[in-house]
Formats: sequence, C-alpha cells, structure tokens
Amino acid sequence: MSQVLLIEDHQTVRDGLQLALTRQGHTVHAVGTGEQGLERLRTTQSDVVVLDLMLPGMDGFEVCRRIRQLGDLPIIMLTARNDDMDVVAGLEAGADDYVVKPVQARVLEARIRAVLRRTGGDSRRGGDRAGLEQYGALTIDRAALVVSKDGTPVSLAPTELRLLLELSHTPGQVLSRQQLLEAVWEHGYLGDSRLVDACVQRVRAKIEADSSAPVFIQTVRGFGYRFGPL
Amino acid sequence: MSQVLLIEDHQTVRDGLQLALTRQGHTVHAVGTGEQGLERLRTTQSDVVVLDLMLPGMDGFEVCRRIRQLGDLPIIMLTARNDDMDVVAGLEAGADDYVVKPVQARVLEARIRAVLRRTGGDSRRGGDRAGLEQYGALTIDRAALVVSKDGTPVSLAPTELRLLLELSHTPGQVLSRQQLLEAVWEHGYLGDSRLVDACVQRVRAKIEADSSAPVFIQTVRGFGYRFGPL
DNA sequence: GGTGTTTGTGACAGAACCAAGACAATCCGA
DNA sequence: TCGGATTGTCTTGGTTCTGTCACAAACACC
Repeated sequence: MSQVLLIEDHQTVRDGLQLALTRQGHTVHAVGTGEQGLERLRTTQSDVVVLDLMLPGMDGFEVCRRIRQLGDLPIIMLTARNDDMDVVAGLEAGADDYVVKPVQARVLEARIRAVLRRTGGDSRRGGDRAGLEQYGALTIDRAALVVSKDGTPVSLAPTELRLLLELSHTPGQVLSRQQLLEAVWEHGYLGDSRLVDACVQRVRAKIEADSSAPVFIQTVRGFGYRFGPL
Repeated sequence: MSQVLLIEDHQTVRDGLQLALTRQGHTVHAVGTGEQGLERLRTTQSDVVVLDLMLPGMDGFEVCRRIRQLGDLPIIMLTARNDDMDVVAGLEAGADDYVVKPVQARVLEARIRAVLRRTGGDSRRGGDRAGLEQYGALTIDRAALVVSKDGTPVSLAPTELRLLLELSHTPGQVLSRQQLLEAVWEHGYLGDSRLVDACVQRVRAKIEADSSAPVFIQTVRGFGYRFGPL
C-alpha cells in the first residue's frame, strides 16, 4: 500500500505496530530515535510518518519541525499523554493527526489511510514520474539516477551505476564484455576485459540478496552477462 | 480564517462551539440536522465540515457519505462515543479526522487548522499565485524571482539564481555539469566545468542549513547535481 | 577424478572526484 | 572614479572510486 516510517522508542510498541501495519499491506521502516528517523528519510522514500512524541534525544516536536523543513510529508503523532495542550502544540508543530496511546492497530491504520487519501497518498511513487522501472525488488529511476532495492536506495559508484543502467537497458539480452567496455567505459579502453568482471562483482554485492546465486545480473559463461530477474 | 459548517443537534454544544470558533476568527454556519447541513452546503461555500455522529433523522455516517458524493470537502467527525470501531467506520466513511467529545474548542480549532493546511484550506485566503513553489523550507517564486528560506528572502546573485531555477525546474532529476553550463551560462561557454561546482557551493551556502549535508542540491558523484528535498 | 579455462573474491595503491577557500578580473551602482 | 558585489580560476585536502593483481572457486571437457 504505502511506505510508513515509524519512529517509536519503546520496542514492544514498535514491533507490535510494525507487525500490524505490515499485515495490512504497508511497508514499514521502524526506528527508535528521531535522529535515525531523519536519517532514514534522507535515504528512503516514505509516504507517511508515524511519530512518537516521547523520544530519547531529540523530542517529537523537534523531529516534526525538522521533517516539515524537508517537505510536506504527512505526520501522525502518537503519544501516551492525552493533554489538550499537547494536542494543540502537536498539530501546530505541523502534525496532520494526533493519536493517543494505547492505540488499536486498525485505528492507526484507518488514520493513516485517511491522511493518505487526503494527501494523494502512495500515488507519489509511480504516478507522477514516468521512467521509473521496476524489476522485482529492484527499482531503477533513470532520471534521478537512483536504484532502490526493496524501496531503499542503493549507493552505487558512478561506473557501477553506468554498468547497471547499460545492462538493464536490454533486459534478458546477453552483452559481451567487449560490448560493455565500449558502452560503459566509453573512451577506447584497452586494458583487460576482466575489469568488467570486477565491476559486475561490485554491483552484485550491492543489489543481490545472495551474490552466489545472482538474480539480476547473471553470468553467461563464455559470452558475458545478462540482466534479468526471469 | 475559514468557513466552517457545524452540524450538531445538541443546542448547548452547538452554541458553545460556534461561539468559540467564531472567536478564533472562523465564520461558522451552525445547523441541527444532517438534512439542513446538506442543504446548507448547496447554498453556502464552506471550507470544512464539523459533523456530529448522533443526529436525529439522517445519521452522521450517512451525511458523511452524501458530502463525499458532493465533492472533496474535508470532514471532521465529532462524537461522544470513544469506540474504536466507530473511529474506523467514521474514517472509512470518508472523514478526515475523528474527535471524541467532550472537546476543548481550541483542540477542535487546531484540528480544523491541520485539516485545512493539508487540503490547501481557506477558500478566502489569497489567490495561490501560480509559479510559487514550495519545497520544504524553501519557497521559489518564479514570477517574482524571489527565493525564500523559512519565509525569509534569500539574496542570490544572478548566476546563482539562474542555477537554482534551472535545477529546481526538474526536481529529482540529475543534471550534468555540461547541461547546467549550457542552460545557465548560455553563451557557448568553454572553460572548466568546475565552475558549476563553485556556483553550486555558493548557492548551498545560502540556502542549506548544513552545507556538509545538503538537502536541496545534492551531489551525484560522477554525474552532476540534483535538486530535491526527499 | 584430472586438467585447463573461466569466473568470483578480496586487497590495494594510484587516480579521479568533489568541497572549500583564496584570489584576481570584471561588472555595476553610487 | 571608487568600492563592493559577482564570477571565473586555481589550489589544497580529504574521500571515494577503480583498475589491477593474486588467489580461490566453479565449470567444462576429457
């Protein structure tokens, strides 16, 4: 359904909510501190943030303000305190909704859906950006030059990225080392074509779950490499 | 502030909320039944509906559904019952928020504001000028050529401004140094493309909170730069 | 199984890349 | 004209990348 970032320091609550929301079909990234949450926002795409107010270190209000600085991601505040002042302060800090614990998972889920319906929700991904390619768990955005695995961006070095883009440009087709050298290393490169092997290896280490049984970049012995989760 | 339609059968509560919201600067139209509320929507412009669930005649859920059929007006449900099932049912019927009575007027007001902020709110407040873009803490007015950070105008030199406008014209997309040189420095520029680096750095110094962890202008090593918070 | 070939893996040093600051040439308004 | 702002260039320093090598593992063929 959507990508939820859950920021909650209490592990039991965190695990419970993560499990429940995952069951409802959301992808949940759960972290324990505000700092981790902000870091996560930088590296992972999210549709909505569920934010506990009582956090170690940076408190919920501050986290809320920081998130507002980054963009207009919807925020649902979560707290044990049912103080009217807190509600007002929370909403003024930029929260979209304010929920008092203990909260039933399905109530939280209904509120997430209400907020997403209002904000246009998960349409952000795929909807407004053409040129976003999906290969199983792998997403390739050729415009932004971002490759994501399970929704989390993968950090690829320039050459690694060019290699992957070249391979994925013709899925299912085998490309020889020579072809790849010419396409990726542009300027008449003269050295060893084993260079391609090394680069493929580096890419695999970053995008494959098990690099001894590669799914995305397959070796075709004697010929070259092929991209394709078939 | 905004036009609020209040649908609540209990006269004391109705008058109390009307008074309080009016004091906050809203224009409140208060009615006692769902039928009156729907009629009112037909004749009067409203920005948000505050809807009691327990109504004589047509009940709140039904009213909610009817309003949804009319358009995209935000709805805040109000009820004495604090039953999770009701919350879920209310939100699924299309409500944007669900508040349990008794409710402090200022809490209700904060929730109204939160909903309005999200929906673009305030039919009365000023003409959303076209060409005014919001990226988190950064506002870009292409017509006025003004860039503001946290509401405060930033003083950008001509070239810096052109660079930022060019980058932000395609948020999320990576632009190479060469592309930027051609777009921003127009006249067939031949020199070092490191010039772009220097200019990016100057813009960053002015718009980024922490230029060692840039949010708005991101470096894509080996390729170029990308504009985009989140 | 033995053998030769091909490919995977990890380490490493030089190369490439970028941030940051300094500086001089240029532009522009007072 | 003067003084400040702007802009292109250069240098430096730190970080990351990348081509290469040596060796291990996998494979094909006999």
